[in-house]
This record gives sequence, C-alpha cells and structure tokens, in this order.
Amino acid sequence: MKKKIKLFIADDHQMFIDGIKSLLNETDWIEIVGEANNGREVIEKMHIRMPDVLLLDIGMPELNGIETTFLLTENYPSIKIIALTMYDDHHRVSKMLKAGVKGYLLKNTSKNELLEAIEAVNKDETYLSPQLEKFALNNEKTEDQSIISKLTKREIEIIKLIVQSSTNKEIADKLFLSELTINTHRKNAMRKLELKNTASLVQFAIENNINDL
Amino acid sequence: MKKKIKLFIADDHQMFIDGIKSLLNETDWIEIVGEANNGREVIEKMHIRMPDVLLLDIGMPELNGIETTFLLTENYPSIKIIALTMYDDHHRVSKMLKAGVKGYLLKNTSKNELLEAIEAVNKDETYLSPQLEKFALNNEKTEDQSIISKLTKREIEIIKLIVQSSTNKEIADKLFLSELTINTHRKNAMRKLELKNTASLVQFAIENNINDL
DNA sequence: GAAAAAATACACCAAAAGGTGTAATTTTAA
DNA sequence: TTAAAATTACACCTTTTGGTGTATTTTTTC
Repeated sequence: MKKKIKLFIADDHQMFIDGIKSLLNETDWIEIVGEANNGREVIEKMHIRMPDVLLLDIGMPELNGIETTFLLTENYPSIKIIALTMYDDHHRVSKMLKAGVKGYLLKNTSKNELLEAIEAVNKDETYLSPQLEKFALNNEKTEDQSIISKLTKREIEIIKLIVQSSTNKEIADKLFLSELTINTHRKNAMRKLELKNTASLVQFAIENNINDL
Repeated sequence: MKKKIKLFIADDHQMFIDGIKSLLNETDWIEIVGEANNGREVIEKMHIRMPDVLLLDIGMPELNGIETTFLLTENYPSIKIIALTMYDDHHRVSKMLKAGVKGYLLKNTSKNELLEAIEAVNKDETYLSPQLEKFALNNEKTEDQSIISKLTKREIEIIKLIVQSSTNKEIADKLFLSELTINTHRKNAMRKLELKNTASLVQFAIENNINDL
C-alpha cells in the first residue's frame, strides 16, 4: 500500500471541517494531521505535524488566503496548498497561483473532484476546478487582462475611498488634491469599467475585491 | 433500536453536502433521503421520499431560505426545518423562525451540535446555535428592533433597485410611479438608516443582504 | 371605525456626480 | 533618452442625489 497523504484542513466553518474529515476518513490513503479555523491558527499549528497537502479556505478571518499562502510557501516551500473558495472568483485564481497554491477548488464541486485534486497536487501537479480551467488557460497568454488591470494606481485608490462612502471633496482633502482631479479620476475609472453611476461602481468594487488589490 | 430519522440536505456547495452525508452516515439513527443544490430543487425533490428533517442552507440561489421555508411549511406542515447559515445574521433569526424553521445553526459549529439539533427538532423542539440564543431571548420582547425593520416594504424594494444601479427615473418607470415619489422613499430610507449617500446605501444593502429580505 | 402608518407626490433648493474635452507636468518603460 | 502612460487640473454644462418640508390618499392595525 502506498504511503498515506498527510492532510491539514483550514476553514472557518467547523461543520465543513467535520464533514470533510469524515469524508476523507472513508479513504485509506489520506490521513488528517491537523485543522484550523483561521489563517493565524494555520501558521501556529502547521509545524506540529507537517502535512503534505493543505486544504485552505481563502475566505477566512484574521489572515486571508493570499497572505496565508505567502507566509506558508515562504516557510515551507514543499507544502502543497489547495485553495478552496465558494465563489467563482476567477480573477483571484492567477493571484493565488502566483502566491504559490497548487490547486484551486470551488466548494460546489463534488467529493470525487476533491480526492482527485488531493492526489494531483501531492504529485506536484496543478489542479483547477473544471469550471475555472478556461480562465486559467487564457490567463497563460494574456496574463491579467481583466478589465480591472486597465485602472491606474490612483484610480484604484480613489475607488476604494468612494466605496468607503467618501465624496470627491472628502477624497480631495485626504489626498491633498483638487476636487476636480478626483472627479476626473472617478470619471475616467467609470468610463474604463463602463459603469454608469456610484451604485454600480460600489457594486463592482465589492464584487471584485478592489479593496485588497 | 429507534426508528431512523429521515434527513434531506440542501446546500449550494456539493462538497459541503458530501461532507455532511459522510458525517451523518457514521451514526446509525439518521438516514439521508435526498439532497439538492438550490431552493427550487428542494421543492421538486422533497416529495419523492418525504424527510422528517430538512437541513436548509439559507444562502442558496434561485429561491432563498425564507421563500423556500414559506413554500415548504405551507405544503408540508409536519416538516422540521433546520436553517444553516454562515453568518451570525441574528436579524434574520426571528424572521426565519416566523417562516417556520425549528432550528437555526451556524456553520461554524461542530458535528455534535448538528446531531443535537437534528435530534431536538425531530422531537419538535426548537434548537438554536448557542451563539444565537441570546439574540433570540431579547428578541422575545424587542421583536426585531434592528434598524432595517424601520424600513417599509416600498423602501426596501427601492433600495434593491438602487443597488442594481437604477436611477430614480428608471425605478419610477419600472414601478409606474413619479420620480419624485421614488426620491422621497430613497431619502426617507437614507434618513432612517442614517446614511449619507448612494455609496453607503449600496454598502449597507449588500452587507445586510437586503436583496433577500 | 378611528388612529396610525405607509405610500404617493410635490416645492424649493443645494450639493454631488457624471459627460466631454483640453492641457500641463510627472513618471515609467522601451 | 524619448515616447507613452499617468497624474494633475480645469472649463462647461447636465443629470442625479440629497435635505427639509407639506399634503393627500391608501392601507394597516388596534
């Protein structure tokens, strides 16, 4: 019999962890060596029994997925991380892959896919949820040609402040710029994103996590 | 041996369903008789093998938790529903209890709590996650004194459309009302919520899931 | 069936946002 | 070391939002 794969599970929903544990205990080639409910806890517990594979929910509090991944791959380069997410947030995939994850799974996939993913990343292969693969592919060549990348640094900065309910005047005061300049950036950003008003801009920003860009 | 409790699971994350199934299969007094990934599917599949208890994620697409609960308790008054949620959205608890759920569980609780909840509701008792009980208690007297409950039906309807980036004029056309009326509702809602502009209104609406209210 | 709440609609007016275009300066990258 | 991109700033003008108040009608609730 082949050697068991040592697995660590991190998710802020204990019920989900319990479920996955039970699910994986049905196999004889996976052993669960640890669990955590947030990023900080992962960092703390990881070294106790070093896992081969880490199932990491990227929507956890305290430390988010990207930060945790960076910290972990720095300290434990051999760890294979599978990012778990609820949303089809494909714009994050490349970011997470760059941060060092080997797999990217949506939670609305089935048991079988999970097992496949664990097996694949353990062999140092990359595994993406089928729904995500198409994005990853045209990602190879076009890198990050998402509409967001058209925005300049200043524009993103200003959008963040708009989402925080600041008016142009307030933003201008904060950044020591003319209110007219802020308005120009705001309008330019909206033209690039093809958005028609503040409501859609805020929506867009939240959906696309502009805030942790 | 006591009769097995027949359980139906509804959650939009297949992986979660698979986990819970495996978890519950470890017990000998629960039998899973069905599963679904959205509210509509629950309605369709429910009658095939009538469950005693329904585990219902309230954040599903197609039909949300409250709507699904209403439909189900109307057609199957004997069904015991346990609402599952990720967030500590206590302002929804009373609403869901009124809609007919017998239990309310947060996903960040453990396996044991889940089993306790299933057992309790099957005996027609009410079960709430310990974290929620305090809210339910002062809920008895203060009902739902969340700031949201100050909003009228019309105001909520209009906020939803604002979040969808509609202008007052567009909303007026859609609802066959005067633009001035829409503006009045908008301003009244904002005064009640103590919000100063569209950006904060959209933020608030998204954070508080106004959309499935 | 009276009182209260909600929905409708307006006046009047101020502030903010949004559309289009020009232009000088600064930063970045080829 | 230039060409390109980004940042800053303004003009001119329209539309949309937002604040405060009044008032009539409709719906709910006690």
